[in-house]
Amino acid sequence: MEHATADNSKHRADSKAKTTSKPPRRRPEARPDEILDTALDLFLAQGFHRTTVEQIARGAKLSKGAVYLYFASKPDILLALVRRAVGAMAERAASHLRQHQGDPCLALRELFHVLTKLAQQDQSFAKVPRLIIHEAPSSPEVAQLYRDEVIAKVLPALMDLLERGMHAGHIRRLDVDMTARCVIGPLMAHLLLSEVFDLRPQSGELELQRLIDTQLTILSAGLAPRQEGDHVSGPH
Amino acid sequence: MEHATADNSKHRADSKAKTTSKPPRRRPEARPDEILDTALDLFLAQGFHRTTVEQIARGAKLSKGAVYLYFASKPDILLALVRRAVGAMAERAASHLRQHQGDPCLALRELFHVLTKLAQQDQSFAKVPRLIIHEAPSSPEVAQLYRDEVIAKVLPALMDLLERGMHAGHIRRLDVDMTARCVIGPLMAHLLLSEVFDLRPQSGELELQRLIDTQLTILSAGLAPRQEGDHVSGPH
DNA sequence: AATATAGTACTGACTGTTCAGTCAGTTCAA
DNA sequence: TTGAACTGACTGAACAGTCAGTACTATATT
Repeated sequence: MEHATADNSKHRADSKAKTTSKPPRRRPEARPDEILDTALDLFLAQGFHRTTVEQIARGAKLSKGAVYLYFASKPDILLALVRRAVGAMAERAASHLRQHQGDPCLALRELFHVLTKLAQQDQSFAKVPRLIIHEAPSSPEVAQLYRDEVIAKVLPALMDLLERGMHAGHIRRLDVDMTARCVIGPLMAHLLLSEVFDLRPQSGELELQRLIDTQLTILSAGLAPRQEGDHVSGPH
Repeated sequence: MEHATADNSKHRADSKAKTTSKPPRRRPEARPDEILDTALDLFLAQGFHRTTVEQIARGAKLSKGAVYLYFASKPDILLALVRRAVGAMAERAASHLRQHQGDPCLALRELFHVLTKLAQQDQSFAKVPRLIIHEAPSSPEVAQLYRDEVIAKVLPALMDLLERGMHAGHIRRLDVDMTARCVIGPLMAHLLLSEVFDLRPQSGELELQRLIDTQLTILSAGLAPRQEGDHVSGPH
């Protein structure tokens, strides 16, 4: 967010800065990010539809017209926002899953661990999933972007991991597609319940950590190769 | 959707229907449901924001003004829609969970079974969760309504079921709050992935059935009281 | 050093459109 | 002849997107 800036105002800059207390010129290259940062907060607070371009402009200390120098339309801002946050992250998660050898549960534990760390450190990193879950359902473009940039990369990697785990006998044979959905389901549901329906678990702190622990406990045992008389379910 | 109707057109009704082939008068009592049915389909096809009251009126063979004889505002239509579909159903599911004795996994299996049956039979029953997942995230009122009418009834019942199951030794002791989220998570995620992100599992048919089978298999083993060397996870 | 020229960054009043909601008036059965 | 059901043209407000014009800086010219 903070670029290292080459001061291109030459020798005149400091002389003037001393005499008049003129504030240093704002750097135009930073404008797009400033607009996006403001928009992210507004979209989260009020939703995309209830946020006007005028508000975004004011938040970024600009006039409405200036916003259109950097973005073609209001939906374009939303898309740029998702694009900025999403690309590299998904690639990293997918390759992490893909490279892992051995018990899939361990790979999942590591991945979850990294993600929660990131969410705690970087404020704006945690905001993006919230934005997506709020806007994707009513905005096909956002949904498609997120699907193509994130889910289409991570989900196959996860399924591949599970498939290999089944093949190597680390976990029991099950419908891979559905197992993947069972693995990520609780995280999604947690997000949905917390964000959309404002239903947080009773004891406040460490929600995410506790969810992940519980889920991993269930999965470790639930996915373990069958040992004795576990009643398994055929269709019907 | 079809009300049993007391025919209040008295004795003249049939005589007229015989002589003139005048189409039977449309019953005004049916108007609200007709409007809601039309609105449901339009909201699902285009989303709430992109649907105009004019379109709803036309679909229900009415003028725009007439819609406002039955509903106070456009958001009011959305709320009435959710309210109509949601009330009784949640109550039934919750009491089913509450009354069950014995292994919670069996209760879940029965519940899932009933729900899939219903979803297959009644078209409009299946539409409502889709509507809610699309509109709740951008409409606080819908989210609140759904939370109060459905989640606030079902989730505690589920947690209670799990609590009793843990107490009786049918399932292992875990964080009840989070276990509940792990139980319903896969269903929610499935809905989100299918509906919002348009990601359906590769082999088309019986998705829901296969998801539920997989999830129940994982849960049966995953929630079973620990038997031997299952590596359990403490925090960190 | 003073003045012209070019060009970028930005402003904010304005336009056009969309649409929720209204209401004076119409239709028609009873 | 009453009144419930309904019509559809209209109003007002909100807002995305535009554009003629301003401000300010950097470089070129005299």
